[in-house]
Amino acid sequence: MSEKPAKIHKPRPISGYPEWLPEERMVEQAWIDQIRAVFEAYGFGSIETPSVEEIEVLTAKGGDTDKEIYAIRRLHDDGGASEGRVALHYDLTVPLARYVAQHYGDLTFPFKRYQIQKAWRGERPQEGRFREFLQCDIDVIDNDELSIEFDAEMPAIIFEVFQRLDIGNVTININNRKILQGFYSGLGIEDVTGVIRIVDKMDKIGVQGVAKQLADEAGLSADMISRCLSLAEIKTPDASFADQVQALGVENETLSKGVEELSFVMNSLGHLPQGVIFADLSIARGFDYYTGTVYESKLADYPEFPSICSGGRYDNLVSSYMNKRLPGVGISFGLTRTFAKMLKEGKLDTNIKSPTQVLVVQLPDTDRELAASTAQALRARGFNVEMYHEAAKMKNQLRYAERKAIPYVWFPAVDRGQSHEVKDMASGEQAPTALDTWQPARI
RNA sequence: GUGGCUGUAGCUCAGUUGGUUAGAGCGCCGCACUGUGACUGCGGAGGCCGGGGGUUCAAAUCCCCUCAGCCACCCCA
Repeated sequence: MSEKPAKIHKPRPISGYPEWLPEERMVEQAWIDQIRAVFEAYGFGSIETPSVEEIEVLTAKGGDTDKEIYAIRRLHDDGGASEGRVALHYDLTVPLARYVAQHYGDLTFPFKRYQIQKAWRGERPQEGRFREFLQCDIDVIDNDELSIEFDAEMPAIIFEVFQRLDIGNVTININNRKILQGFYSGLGIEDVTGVIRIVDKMDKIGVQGVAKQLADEAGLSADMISRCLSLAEIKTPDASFADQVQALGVENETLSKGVEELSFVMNSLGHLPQGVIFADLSIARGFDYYTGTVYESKLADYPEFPSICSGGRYDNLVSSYMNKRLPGVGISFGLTRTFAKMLKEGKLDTNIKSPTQVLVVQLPDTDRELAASTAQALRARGFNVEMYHEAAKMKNQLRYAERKAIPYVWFPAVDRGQSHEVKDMASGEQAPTALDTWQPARI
């Protein structure tokens, strides 16, 4: 009777493009709600930019991110000028820069915005690395000068997010690119970014490995290496790093400026709990366009796991799109990366399989209107309610509720004068109740 | 993009020195049970053995290619 389809295309997971079960997605949405609430509590407003940008916009900053950008074209490319003109955005900072340049006249500065959207990168996926992932960004942009206050506010906001998400202990490490820039310049090192890249691997390949690469790849002298490592090993929970930098005896104007800025940030964060915030002069993560403060956050329980939240200050990002100086500072929480890790480690409660709080059953030999009107009355009281879709065996209706972890099952009153009954699925207890007064113990 | 490892039911995996019609557990559907779930019993559906080619009387098994996934590098949320 039923013919077999000619060909079955077996679905396979596409590496790097995660998707969640309903019970997992419910937790993810709760995360998004929490994050949004924190961002708005600090006065950040939401914007959403298109998934695509012009390729020229995405690559205006240069760098070698080009090869990880996904270009968009139609399957049947007609070769017209409009084809291949746009690509999926790689992060949310570049779209923000373009957005500010485009809407400059309509924005009030300092412009504070948050953006919770997907980003796409053509990397080889592995644990903690996806090709499509959700980022939660906050940035502040101002005209000409941007107050250092904002550099200090970012970690405080992010810490609040971490607390609300209940993802275990987290450390937020802070550095300032000016310290690295100034220190290395003061030592007479020319390839500053090259050295930064190597030193940044400290936690991965260790002191020995960094020393070796500095000698082999950057061609530094033993004395230079020793001083670079001394700087990189500085890590303090407060502003005391400054004295340690001083003791290394390198004089440089940029270095002094960096120390001053980082000191301000550290002193401003003194109210946060011990063991969360560190001035860590080895970290330099993130994009090349960072010019001052840089942030990196790690899950304390999983030191091997990559940074879950990083960002920094950039002095001239918008300059690629308009002839103005608009410095900014921002930070980006990698929601997908963090969420996937928590899921894998079994740290998330994914028992609830649907938003339904009450299942109204259909009793045999009764009008379905009875169940429908009962469900509607409960919805009017604000509960999430579904009516079972047929007058099936009670066993099946209850089993459905059990499998979806619906906490309550409602038995409508069949006749006038008879009472409604509600069953608590966890305890198995069933008791008479009334439509307009019922109060669940849980929910 | 470079290198290494792995592909058998929806999932986790067996499958002998190549040898009839490829198995198990879990999950799914049905029944025992036409007003009450989790346990139990019985029954059922579900496989181009990732794909293509080669060797052989014979391939899930051996060889080649390819695709996909995982891990490391690179880079980064």
